[in-house]
Amino acid sequence: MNKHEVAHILDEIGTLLSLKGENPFKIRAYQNAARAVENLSEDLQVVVDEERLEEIPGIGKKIALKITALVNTGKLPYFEKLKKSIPPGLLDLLNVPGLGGKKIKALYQKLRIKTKKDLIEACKKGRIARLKGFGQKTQDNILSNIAKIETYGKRVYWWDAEKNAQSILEEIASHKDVSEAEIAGSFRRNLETVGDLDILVSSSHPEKVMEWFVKRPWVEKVLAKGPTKSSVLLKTGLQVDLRVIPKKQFAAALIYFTGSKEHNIRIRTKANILGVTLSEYGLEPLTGARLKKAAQRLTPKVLSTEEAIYKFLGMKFIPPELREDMGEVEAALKKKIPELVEYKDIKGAFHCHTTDSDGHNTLQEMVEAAQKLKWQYIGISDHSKSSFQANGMDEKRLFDQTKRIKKLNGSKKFSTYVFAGLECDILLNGKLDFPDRVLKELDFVIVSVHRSFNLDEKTMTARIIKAIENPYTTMLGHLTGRLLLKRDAYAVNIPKVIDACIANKVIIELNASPMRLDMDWRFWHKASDKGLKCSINPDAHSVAELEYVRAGVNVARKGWLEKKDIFNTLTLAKVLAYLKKR
DNA sequence: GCCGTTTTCGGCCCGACTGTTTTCAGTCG
Repeated sequence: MNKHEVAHILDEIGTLLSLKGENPFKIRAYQNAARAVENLSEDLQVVVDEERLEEIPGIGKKIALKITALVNTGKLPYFEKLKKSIPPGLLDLLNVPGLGGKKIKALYQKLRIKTKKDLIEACKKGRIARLKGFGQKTQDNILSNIAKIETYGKRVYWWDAEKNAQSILEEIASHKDVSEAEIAGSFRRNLETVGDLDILVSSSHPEKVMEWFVKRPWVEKVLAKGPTKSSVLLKTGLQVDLRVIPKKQFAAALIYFTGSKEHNIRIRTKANILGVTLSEYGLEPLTGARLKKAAQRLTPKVLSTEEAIYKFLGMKFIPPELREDMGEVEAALKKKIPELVEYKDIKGAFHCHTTDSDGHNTLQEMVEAAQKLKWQYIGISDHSKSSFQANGMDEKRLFDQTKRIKKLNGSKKFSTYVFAGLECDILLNGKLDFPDRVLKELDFVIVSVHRSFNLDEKTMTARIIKAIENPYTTMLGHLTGRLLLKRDAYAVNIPKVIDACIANKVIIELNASPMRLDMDWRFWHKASDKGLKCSINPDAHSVAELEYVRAGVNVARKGWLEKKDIFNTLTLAKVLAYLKKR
């Protein structure tokens, strides 16, 4: 059993325990362990074999035993027994806002409610309102919340949210009663998808700002309106929450609402050790305990900026995109926060399509657009013949394109240099779509899986590694094939693929298409430490999509990557030299 | 169930909001 499956089961154990009304800390222990496993950058099997599970923070003796059983036998009697004791429909009830483990347990025990359908019926008959601990309002809310999650409650791509975000923020920031405005939440953390936009402003006239906000023309529906917090729904379906905060608490609130929740928990724990407590309102001495030294240093200045708050806690400033409790707090305490890559570091990009396969713009148009972006180079890589669906090129069309590219470079028409490449299909058996004698004529070769997604993990991993071992492979394209919000990653052992790429000097692409962002940011930190190089590739099918590189940079930052880790921050001369040696 | 600058027991982030009940439990972010 692989780590995703193990993490999923641990998480489900936590959920099932919550439906039993178990100790909340025990529930959290399972959820923490699930996260720890999911975020593991090594092969779980290896960690199990070497009996190193308990070295992972959040995994103790008991959970280590359970993980070992799952990895080695694929079974866990404890889990099976737990699952049998709870009707499957109850899990779904947790998705209803307002219902948690305790309430669901009560509904099941007193009214035998097992599914959402049972619940709706009971509400309509007024049976919920009569239950102790529930009431008329709870019953009404359950019904309206069920309707709400079915209509909205979807996540959107970060890229799409951004289209709304920047203009809304600018409009709010320009209001005369607003002194500071920032977007917080998962959007600020550059998460690949976001559920809503959290906007924070500081103002001395909160009511005025709120009145004005809910009447903006882009507001479709006002979900809630209060003196300091309002929620609205945009015409695009995106929910926007606006919070008005007093100026002196703005920085603490910004940290709090930026999250992540796990990051907040971690820094609050650190604050407690110093004898203070951190909340969205700032830092206060811990009550009850003897006033510690650190608490005596608390002054208004400590709260003036995020930097100052982190500094008080003994940490370097943590960029928002790193705030996921994936080692950033420890790094900040050691003052070892990386200098994250920026868009201005990008010198060019690979993996661009043209009308020669399934792109919407011609070779000339793509190069012209790259020149406008001041890129020193662009790598053209259209599809190979097996990708019929994408109008993949046969040998003849490929050579024709290569010839045209050489001619274009020779003409000096554009200041942007063009590399002639290919996005070559990885066939079912791991061989590439063209023989070596064809591939060796190209400047670079990206290898990608475009079909036969349903292999088991072992077969898929071996297939991809075989393609990586081809001497003409330069880069591995969209490693897992995932389409965010649409299609899951296929089964593949990512740590093994990473190791194979390092061993064969193959670069892994960070596919910057906002729908892919693959390989996932969670793997990059450890992989780059081991020596893996990343290329931020737009996978552009039109001139407009060259902009996707920005989305890739955002996620590369989230993966702790620095300029030195990114292939396409190299100058043209260095890239030429690298590809020559290939 | 995990963990240890309060170290093998007794904590575990913190506060707002809601709805119920009349002092608080449950849920949420």
